[in-house]
Amino acid sequence: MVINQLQRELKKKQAFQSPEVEAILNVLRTGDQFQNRLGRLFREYGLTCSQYNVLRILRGEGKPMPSLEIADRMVQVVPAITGLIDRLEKQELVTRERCHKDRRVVYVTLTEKAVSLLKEIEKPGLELHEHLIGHLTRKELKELNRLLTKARGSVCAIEGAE
Amino acid sequence: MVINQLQRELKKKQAFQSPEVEAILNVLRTGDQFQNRLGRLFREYGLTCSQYNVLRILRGEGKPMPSLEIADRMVQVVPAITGLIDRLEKQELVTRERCHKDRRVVYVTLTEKAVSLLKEIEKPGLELHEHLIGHLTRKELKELNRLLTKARGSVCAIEGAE
DNA sequence: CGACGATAGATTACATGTAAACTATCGTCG
DNA sequence: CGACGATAGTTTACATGTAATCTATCGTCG
Repeated sequence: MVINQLQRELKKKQAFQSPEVEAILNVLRTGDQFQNRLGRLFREYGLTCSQYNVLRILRGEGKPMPSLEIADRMVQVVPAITGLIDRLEKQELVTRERCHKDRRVVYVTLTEKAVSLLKEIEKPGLELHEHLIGHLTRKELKELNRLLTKARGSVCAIEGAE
Repeated sequence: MVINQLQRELKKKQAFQSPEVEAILNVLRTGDQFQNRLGRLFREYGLTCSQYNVLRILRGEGKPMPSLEIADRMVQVVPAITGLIDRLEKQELVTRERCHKDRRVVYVTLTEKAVSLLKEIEKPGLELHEHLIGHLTRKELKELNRLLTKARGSVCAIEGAE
């Protein structure tokens, strides 16, 4: 059995317990490294990955959204969303407004400042994404997307949602 | 342009900015979901993902290791390792001992309790990994590993340069 | 109308990641 | 020996994730 790259990176002496374990560790490690690298870019603009994610979701929707609707579209679950939006509000990147019809709902809106910030990040962001994974061919990217989507199928089956 | 699965999951209305962005989001999302699911299993045994990771590294090495050597083999970086090991020590899963020769170094050792705990987790752990990704064929797993390793290449290239 | 379950968020408690600054040692070199 | 840079950990500060619990509203049904 040849020592592969992942084993080398983890300085692991034994083989992985199973090909499944290896693949999952590989996904986790790759995800973490991408996240770290992206996080470093966003930090230059005073944002964290999650904060950027919230702003991106709001821009994509193009209109105010309830907090939980935003949370729904992120990887993480509910409770963190309050604090996340608190900090974005403090940075004057979003505003909150309670819905008149249903006073339980809080609408979150992008500010002009956030729109410009997003525009500023767009180009370096695209470039970084390209730098990170652009050395894969179109065909490889497509296959990677297919395999990951298929892999995630099992989680969805458990969760029901997400 | 057909709406794909990832777009559906994120309830995204527009297409992704580029195939590269899509692939990276796909990696991040898949990694997070796996981590969440694994975290839930470990929590049943009183552990978090990172804590389990530390124990697994120690078991793999088979002998006491310096803190930073452990940190090196994990996804995350240095500072968190102290707190992580603090909590493992409090749970009596590891012990710390300062090296006599080089008093800067702290050796971390697995306890018997940790060894049994790991043994207890092994079977359900393997089953979960299999459940999560076992529906991919061997060939698909192999290709996924190849693509992820190739994708990660760019990150290493950046890191090394900086 | 008024109780009750469901829904939208907020709050709290704790473990984790990330960065930056600090402490204790070690090695080395003059 | 003694200063100095490098190394191993620790500490601190803050943003995140995760779970559990709480509060304010809503809708509905008797």
